[in-house]
Amino acid sequence: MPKVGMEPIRRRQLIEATIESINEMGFGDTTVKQISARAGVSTGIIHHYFGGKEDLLEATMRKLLTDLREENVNRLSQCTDPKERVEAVIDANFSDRLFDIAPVTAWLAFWAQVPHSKRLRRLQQINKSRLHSSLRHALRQLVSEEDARKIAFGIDSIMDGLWVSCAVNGGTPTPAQSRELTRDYFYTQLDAIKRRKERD
Amino acid sequence: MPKVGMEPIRRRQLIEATIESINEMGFGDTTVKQISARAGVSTGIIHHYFGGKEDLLEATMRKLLTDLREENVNRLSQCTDPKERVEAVIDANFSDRLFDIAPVTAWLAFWAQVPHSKRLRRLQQINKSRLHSSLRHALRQLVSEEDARKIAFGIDSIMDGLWVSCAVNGGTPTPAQSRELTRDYFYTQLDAIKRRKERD
Amino acid sequence: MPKVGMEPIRRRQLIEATIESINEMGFGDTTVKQISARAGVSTGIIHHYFGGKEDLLEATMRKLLTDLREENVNRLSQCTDPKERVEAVIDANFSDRLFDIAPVTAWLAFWAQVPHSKRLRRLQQINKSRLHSSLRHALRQLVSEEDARKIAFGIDSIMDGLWVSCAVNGGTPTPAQSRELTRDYFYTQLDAIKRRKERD
Amino acid sequence: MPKVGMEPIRRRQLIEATIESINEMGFGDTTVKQISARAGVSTGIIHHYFGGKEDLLEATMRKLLTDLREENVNRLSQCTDPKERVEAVIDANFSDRLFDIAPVTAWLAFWAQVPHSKRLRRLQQINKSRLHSSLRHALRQLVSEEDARKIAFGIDSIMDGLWVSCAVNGGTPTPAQSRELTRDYFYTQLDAIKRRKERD
DNA sequence: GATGAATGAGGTTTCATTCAT
DNA sequence: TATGAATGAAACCTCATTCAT
Repeated sequence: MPKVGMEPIRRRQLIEATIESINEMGFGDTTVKQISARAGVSTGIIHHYFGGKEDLLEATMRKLLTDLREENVNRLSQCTDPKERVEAVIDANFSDRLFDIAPVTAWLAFWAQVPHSKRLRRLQQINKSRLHSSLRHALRQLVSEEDARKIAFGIDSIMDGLWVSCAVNGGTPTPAQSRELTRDYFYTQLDAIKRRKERD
Repeated sequence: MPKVGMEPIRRRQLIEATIESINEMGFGDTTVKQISARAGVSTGIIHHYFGGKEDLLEATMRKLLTDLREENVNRLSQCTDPKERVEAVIDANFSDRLFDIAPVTAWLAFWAQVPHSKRLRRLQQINKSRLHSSLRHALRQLVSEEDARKIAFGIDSIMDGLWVSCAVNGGTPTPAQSRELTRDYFYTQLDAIKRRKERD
Repeated sequence: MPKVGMEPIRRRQLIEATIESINEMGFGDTTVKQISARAGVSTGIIHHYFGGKEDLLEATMRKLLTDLREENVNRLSQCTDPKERVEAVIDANFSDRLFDIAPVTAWLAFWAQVPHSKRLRRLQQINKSRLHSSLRHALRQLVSEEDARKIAFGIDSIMDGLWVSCAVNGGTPTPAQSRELTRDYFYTQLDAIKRRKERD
Repeated sequence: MPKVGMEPIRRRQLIEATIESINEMGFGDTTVKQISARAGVSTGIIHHYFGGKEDLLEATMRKLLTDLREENVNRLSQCTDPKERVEAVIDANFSDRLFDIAPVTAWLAFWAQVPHSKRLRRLQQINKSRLHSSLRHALRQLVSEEDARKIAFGIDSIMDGLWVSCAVNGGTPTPAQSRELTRDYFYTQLDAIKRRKERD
């Protein structure tokens, strides 16, 4: 039943179906048939709207990335205090919407493709550099450039590790636990630096 | 030319070829043909020695796991001091041999399969619980049960995150940087706990 | 914006686009999408005006045939002398308009389909019998029935061969060279028959 | 049932099946399935032995070309007289084995692809230049360079035209009629040139 | 023990055609 | 009249697996 203005709707449907499929079936068993059946459309439509499977996968990763970016931007726009801003980034990465088994499992699948796909690598790099930049910018108001870089990298690593854990252990740890562990890292580091400075 | 006693040789060859292929081609493009060509044998040999592709993949993940286990056991056997033992675990996970782009990329690929393969999930869980057990055991001699659990989880998460980074960023950070960041986390946490205790 | 009286315009557009596409893309890559894009209309329009792809292809071959027919009729209407009439047929088949790479390539494509399409075969046969009839009729005034048939067949064969050459060699030989070779065949044959008759 | 040394057998089988399929089904309906069914093998085998459909098609055209070449070489090796050599070429092109509806229909199909395939074009050009060279070489011993070129081109064109006719008209004319018409062209031209020379 | 020819299911993609708008 | 979204059959191709040698 052909209609007009279906493009954005269909694209969203298909991307959602792709995330679901990667989560439930795995990246390797995510076929065009799987995706289209899940979206309730024919296989041909994927090529109509995306050109091919690879383009759909790229669009899917882009969607995950955009969601993450939005979550960060929204939360950052509501605070100016540096500590609050670092917390905002942490909260964004472990928001209930994003830190859910389906998107996180999809993330892990894409990470595993990154070493073998130029396009996915580019997306991943853009994401990484944005995240680091947000963190370093806020941290720079609290500590030295060098320390800011180190803490940003630490926060980032711990968050990546928790995402892996979420996917691999089927939803463990919870968003709250994850936020807590990361925040703890952040404040412990801050404290340690402060004390070190006092000693000098 | 048929030979006797080829089994362990062939199995090792094929597992090595599988890791190479996953690293260079990606998990999805790692076919039986790829692997056998790389090992310089026919495709049929894989079924002869492993029963099928899935069994070879499982054996390959088991190999990665065994290597990691060996590295840990070797280093742990040389020290008794709790702090040294925690450092030993960290050093094992970032040893130059294991924290290399090829095995780490293969690891990431397996992680991405874990949610969809019972057999791989079992291996992963065994590995995780061993690692946690080693860390908690050592930490328990330094801090409370609760803190030990937290720090063990923190160290594990940060290590996972660094492995992801290594695979995704093509070898960044270096083993030394990774060890440093993890050790720093460990000692900062220890310090924070000590000071908290003093305050009480 | 719907218009009235568009039928003949659209039909001509689509037929032209089909010839262009066959010439540039080949028969196999001449898809409904190709054709409609070239004509600047939607794909649906083809079924609206032609019923289907096959009907469009038949109409296209019919167009090529009609052009050839017109060229012949026009030139034949301007002469009554038998030799001139044979030359008129030759000139028609190698007129600059028809003996051009685009229509000739399309012709060759249709020839290749003729053995497998009843409808195209019918068109081809009509064309052939008209051509033979024109030639034999004129030749009959110059030579015996048997010789007329032979020369007509010879002229026809040589013309077909030159059309193949034009398509296959990308426009070689030129119309002038082709006319020359065919005329030469005609007059040489005529001469030979005359001398043979004189000898008897 | 795997065997050794099957390659040449399978390749021949598949090429034969391709020619049959083009003849019976047409180029467009000659699918991998068609061909493999006709050869009594699975579809996969085509990719095993030829890499892909296109390579099989190229190999098929090459086969047609090789057969033609062989026929020419065999006949030419048995005569030295220039006239006999020209006749040998004509006889080769209209031998009962080659001037048969199946290979000729396949030839026509390939001709139609030549304008759109670099690889087929190359094969076609090699074939053409060999044929011309054979003819011109023999003719050069009978007439001037210029006349040799013209007659060679004429013989070639008339032969091409007769091949088209054979495919398009389902086997008409017969090999004998075709040889006769071409030989007649040859000797009539020779005669005409001789008389022209005498007149001067 | 080892090979690689052979299979056939299943993957992605293309395409003529239909139809609501 | 005209569009282009949507379908689904069928095309080419890949690949794990089997098995005669």
